[in-house]
Amino acid sequence: MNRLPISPARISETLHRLAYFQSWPDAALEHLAAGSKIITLPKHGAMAQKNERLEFLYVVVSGLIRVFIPLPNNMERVVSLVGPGESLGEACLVLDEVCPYHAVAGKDSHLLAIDAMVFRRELGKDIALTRQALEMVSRRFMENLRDTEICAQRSSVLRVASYLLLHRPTPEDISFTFQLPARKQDVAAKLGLTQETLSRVLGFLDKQGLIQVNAGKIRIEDAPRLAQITTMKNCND
Amino acid sequence: MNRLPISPARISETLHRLAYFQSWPDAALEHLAAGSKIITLPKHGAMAQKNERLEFLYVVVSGLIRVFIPLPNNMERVVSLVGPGESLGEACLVLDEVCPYHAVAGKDSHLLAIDAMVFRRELGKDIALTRQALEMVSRRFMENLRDTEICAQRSSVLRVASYLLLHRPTPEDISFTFQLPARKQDVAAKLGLTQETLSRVLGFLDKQGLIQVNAGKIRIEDAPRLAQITTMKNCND
DNA sequence: CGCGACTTTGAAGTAAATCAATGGGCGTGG
DNA sequence: CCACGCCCATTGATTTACTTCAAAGTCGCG
Repeated sequence: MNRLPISPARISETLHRLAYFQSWPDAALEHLAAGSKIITLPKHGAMAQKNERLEFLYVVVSGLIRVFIPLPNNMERVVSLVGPGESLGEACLVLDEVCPYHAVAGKDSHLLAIDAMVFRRELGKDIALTRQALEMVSRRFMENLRDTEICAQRSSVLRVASYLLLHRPTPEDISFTFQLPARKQDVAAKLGLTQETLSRVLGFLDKQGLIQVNAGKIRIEDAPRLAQITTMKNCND
Repeated sequence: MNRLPISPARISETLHRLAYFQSWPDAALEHLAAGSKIITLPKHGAMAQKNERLEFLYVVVSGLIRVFIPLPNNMERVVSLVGPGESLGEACLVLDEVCPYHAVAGKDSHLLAIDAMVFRRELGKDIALTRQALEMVSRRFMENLRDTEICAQRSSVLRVASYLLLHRPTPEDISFTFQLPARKQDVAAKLGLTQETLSRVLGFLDKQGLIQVNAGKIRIEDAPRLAQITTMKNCND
């Protein structure tokens, strides 16, 4: 974990820029800045270890953090892929429990690390901040539930289709494009699949004319029809 | 949904008795009581529907609520089994999103239902309550993550072993007993398995002398050795 | 241009789902 | 008190979808 000697002014500036802190009073931001630092993480650099106590609340400034649970046969189950502006660790810090997952950089990343003590102190002082934390954790909880729903699908086609449809901007869009947030490998791990299976399913859906795959860019051609598949079994050949 | 005409005094009494409300100020409890009712739910009675807006925060007084996500081929993925003293719906109400799961009574149950509006209003007035809600949602989030970890295990034996070990009172106990919180069917659904598979795995672990199964009561004989299995592959025969 | 990281494709093996039938426990009612 | 029916759990035989292992193919980048 590389702690660069970044100027305090830079930290304060970053704090003010991030959407995460928009609703925080200036006084709180000053306190935060005092107990914060900017961390530079190279690709594959570790941010947090499972079962270790978290020292900081993290906000991703740039890059991508892969949050995952290690499995036997050294595979991993990706829990979330955290991008710029998103945060990490609230629930852990609030309960003062050990970290339930590993977190490593998926690409070169910059993180704002806010001292746990300072975070907790500011939280106790302002109901709006507690409220915001409550909303963040709630949101993460709901996302988790959606992921659970996806992974509970029995067939790989169903899982991928559900995942793709999760990114539909509005229920009215019949087609749309979106960018995979990480390597296919990691997306697969998020869906509880192997990369091979994901590749095959994507290929299958492509052949059906339901989607078009260009590297990490996927165009869903016919969302309603894709949603149909969600309710079918046996979608092979 | 059966709303019995229970006396307001009974409601107030219940509110004061539940651990959930111990840290709430009396004034807040009075407001809550005014906006609350006690709901009696027969076995299999529906408490909440997926994708419908939640009108209440629920606290289970007695009985058991099965929270689950419906799957194609009318199976279900149990998300949690909510018993007396536990609550349901905070995250949903905080974000004002539609309910992400179905909830039905696993046995005849009594619930305290607190009006969503009243709950939200009281939350805004008192930082301690917001803080408590934050802790509850955080706790649920962490539990979810543990469930995710269990379901991510590739083999059924690993999943069941992980689940059993989750109930170890302390890491020092080499053996302990615990009661399944629901029908094996529902426990299986919580582990992402069929009842048949759970039955087979339990039988297998029993034959290995690692556990003893008597209906819903399970005695783990040798937790460390069971934990060993967690790190192995291929545990059949 | 060539190397490394990532992805795709193929062939084979396996664990869990599925289907089907039996067995046990418990409450209800005769 | 026994008998019936219901619900839940178990057990067995079969199927199938996913993983696994292996190898070739892309892509981007120095």
